[in-house]
Amino acid sequence: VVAEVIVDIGHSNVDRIFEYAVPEGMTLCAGMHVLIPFGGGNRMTEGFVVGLSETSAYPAEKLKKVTRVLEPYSIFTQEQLEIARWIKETCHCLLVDALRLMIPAQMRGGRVHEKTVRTVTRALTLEETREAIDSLTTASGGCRAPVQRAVLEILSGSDCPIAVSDLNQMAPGASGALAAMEKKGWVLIGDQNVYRRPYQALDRRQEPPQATPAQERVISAVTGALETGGEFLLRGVTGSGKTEVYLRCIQSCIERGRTAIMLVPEISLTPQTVERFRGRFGDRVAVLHSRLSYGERFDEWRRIRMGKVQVVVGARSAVFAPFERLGLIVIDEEHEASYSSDKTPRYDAREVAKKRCELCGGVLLMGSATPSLESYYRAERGEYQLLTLRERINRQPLPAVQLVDMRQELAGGNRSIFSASLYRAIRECLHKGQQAILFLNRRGYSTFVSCRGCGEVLRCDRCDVSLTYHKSDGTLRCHYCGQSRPVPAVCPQCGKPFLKHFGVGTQQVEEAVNRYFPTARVVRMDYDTTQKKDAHLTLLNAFANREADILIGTQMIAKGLDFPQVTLVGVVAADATLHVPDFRSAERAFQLITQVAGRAGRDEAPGRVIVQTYTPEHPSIRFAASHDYEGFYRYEIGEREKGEFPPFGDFVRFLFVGENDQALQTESAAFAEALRSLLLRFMQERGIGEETLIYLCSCPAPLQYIKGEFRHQVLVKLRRDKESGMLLELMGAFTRSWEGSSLPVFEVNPQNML
DNA sequence: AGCACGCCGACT
DNA sequence: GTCGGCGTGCTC
Repeated sequence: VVAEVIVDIGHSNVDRIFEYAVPEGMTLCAGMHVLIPFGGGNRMTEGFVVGLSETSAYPAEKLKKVTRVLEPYSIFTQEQLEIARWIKETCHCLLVDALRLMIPAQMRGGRVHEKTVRTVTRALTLEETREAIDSLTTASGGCRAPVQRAVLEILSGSDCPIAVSDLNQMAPGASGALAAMEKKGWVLIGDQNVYRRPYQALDRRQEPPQATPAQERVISAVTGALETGGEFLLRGVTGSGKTEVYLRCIQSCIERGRTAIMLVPEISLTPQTVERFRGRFGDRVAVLHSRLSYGERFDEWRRIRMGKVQVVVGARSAVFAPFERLGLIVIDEEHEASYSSDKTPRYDAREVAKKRCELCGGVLLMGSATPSLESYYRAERGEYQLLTLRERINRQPLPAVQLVDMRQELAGGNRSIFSASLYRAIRECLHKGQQAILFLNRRGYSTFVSCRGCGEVLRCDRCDVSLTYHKSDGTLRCHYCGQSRPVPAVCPQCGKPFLKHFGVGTQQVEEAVNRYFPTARVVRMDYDTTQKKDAHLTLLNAFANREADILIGTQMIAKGLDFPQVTLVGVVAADATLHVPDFRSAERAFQLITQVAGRAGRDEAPGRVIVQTYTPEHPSIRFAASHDYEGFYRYEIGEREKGEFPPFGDFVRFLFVGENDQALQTESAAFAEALRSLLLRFMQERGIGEETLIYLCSCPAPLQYIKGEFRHQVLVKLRRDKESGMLLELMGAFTRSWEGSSLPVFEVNPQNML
C-alpha cells in the first residue's frame, strides 16, 4: 500500500502527488496529516494524505516511508478532499492552497496547541472513600489532614474529573495535598483538553417566536427538501423575518441528525447574531470568523471535526467547516461581495456551498432582500427554486421613501448638506423622541481639497487618487494607502492661499448635526471610529440603549441592524456609490439604498426614508425608492445583456503591478499577445467561433497607481455559451499550457474591477 | 520552496 | 591553481 501525499509547500513545482510507503504497524487514512522525508539530505516536510493506492508507478525500492502521523485522526473529510480538488480546477490554484483553506493555520508547522487543565478523579469506590475519610478522622471527631479530607468529601459527590483550579476554589490548598493522595492511590491526576470558546457569556436560552404563515410556507418548502436535496433562493423584504426562517430550517435539519452551516457576511457577525444562535442552539453551535484568537479558532474547528457541535455560524471560510452528514447550508445576505475571496484561491463561498450540497445531498438556502443579479437570473431560469417573503413580519408597511432633488434645493438657495425636507424630518423625529440613521458612503470630512486659484486638486503622491480631509486631526489622508499629512497653508502648485474643501464626508455630517440640532446625541460609525477593539459593539450598544438619538455612518450601518426605535433614515448623498467605473455599480447602489432604507420603521411606529440625490431619475434610485426589486432586476438584466456583462458574458482580468510603468506596459502588452494566440488556438481546437472572444486588451487599471506602484491589466471578455463550462475549460487549458515566466494572477468576473 | 549539481571570474 | 557567483532541475 502506498500513500498519495501532497506536500505542504506552496509551489507549482511540487503541486502533485508524491508516493510514500506506509511502514509496518502504521494505520493511515485519506485526509491524514503526516510528516515525510522530502528532498535531499534528511529534510522533513509536512504533507497531506489525499489517497491510498495498492499499486505505484514509482519504483518500490525508491519509495521513502511516511515518518509519522501528526494527528490521530483525518484532518480532512472525504468530502473536503473532493471539494479541494474541485477548487483547484475551478479557481486554477494549487491543490495545497485549496487544502490549506480547510484547516486552521495552527495545524501546520507543528504549532498545534491544545489547552489542557490538570484534573483530579476519584480512584476509590464510594465505600472506600468513606473509609478513607474515617481514617483521617480522630476518635474525638477532630481531623488529621483537613485538606485531604475536604478533597475526599468533594470527590465523593461525583466520579467525573474535576479541574484542580476549581477544586482549589472549593478547598483552599487542595493542590498541595494531591500529590500525597495520589501516592496513597486515592485519586488519579490527569490532563484534560479544554475547548476555548468565544462568547461564553452568551449562552442564554431564548424562546422562539411564533412563525407567520408566510414564514411557515418557506420553512416547509426548505425542510421538505432535506431528504432529497435542493437549492433555494429566498427573496424576503427587509424586516420579513428571514433569520427566523433560517433558524427553523437549521433546527429541523439537526433534528434529523444532520449538520448545518450558516454563512453571514463578516460585518454581520456581530455578537447580536451569535447571541441569537447561541440562544436557540446553546452548546451545539460553533462560531468561526477572522477575529477569533488562534486558540479559539483551532478549538472551534476541533469541536466541529469531533462532532461535538451540529451548527456552525461563520463568515466566508466557514463554508469549509469539517462536518460529516452535512444537511443544510444557509447563506444570509447572499448578494454580499464578501462571499467571494479577495486572495488566492479566489473562491466564491456561494459556489463552494452549492458544490458541497451537491456532493452530500444537502439543501442550499440563500437569502437576501436584494439578491445578486446573477443568482436571481439563475432562479428565474429554474436553477434555484425561488421563495419569497413579501411582507414585513408585523405586517408593517415598508417605509415611505421620499426623493429630494438636490439640484432644486441648491437652486432654491439651500447650500447646506440637509435639504429642507430632511432637516424638518430630523427635527420632528427628535421631537417625538424617536431615533434616526443618517447614511453617507464616504468617510472623512470632505472628499477632496482643491485650489480655487489654479484648480489643482491635492493628490496622494503614492496613489492616483485625491486626498480626503479629516478635520479631527487636521490631516489629509489617502484612503487607499492610509498615508496622512498636514493640510498645507498654501496651494503647492501656485502658492496662493485659496485651498477649499469640496464634497461631504461623515465627519461633516456629524458637524452639521451638532450645529443644527445641538441637543441631539450623536454616534458616528465609520472606518475611523471603529478601529479600537470592540468599538463596533460599543457604538452599536450605545445607540441600541438609546444613549444616542442619531446614528451617522458609512455602509457598515446599512444592513442587518435591527433598531426598533428608528423611524427615520436619511441618505445624505445617494450618488456617492453610483458613478464608480464598474459594471456592478448600479446594482450596488440599488442594494445599498434598499438595505439602508430597510432600517426604518421595523417596529410599531411607521418608518420614513429621505433620499437626497442629484440624479433622482437614475434607475438604481428610482426602483429603490419604490421598493421595486423586480423592476430594478428587469432594467439591469437588460443592461447586462446589451453590454454582454455577467451573466451573459465573462471577464477575466490579469493584473500587473510594479514600480516601473514602462516595463509593466511592455510586459502586459506582450502577455496580451501571447494570451490572444493561445486562446484563439484553444478555441479553434474546441470548435468555438472567434466571435466568442469579444475583446482582449492591455490597458491601465482604473486605479493606475496605488501605494507607489503602477497597475496595468489585461482584460478579456468572452461571450458565455449555453453549457457554462467553456470559460473554465479555456482557462484551465491556458494555465496548464503556460510556460516561461510565472503565471500572472488573474480573476474571473472580479467583484471589484478597480 | 529548498537544495544540490554545475559551469565561468577574482583571489589566498 | 581554488573559492564562489547563482542558473537549471529534482524532490516519491
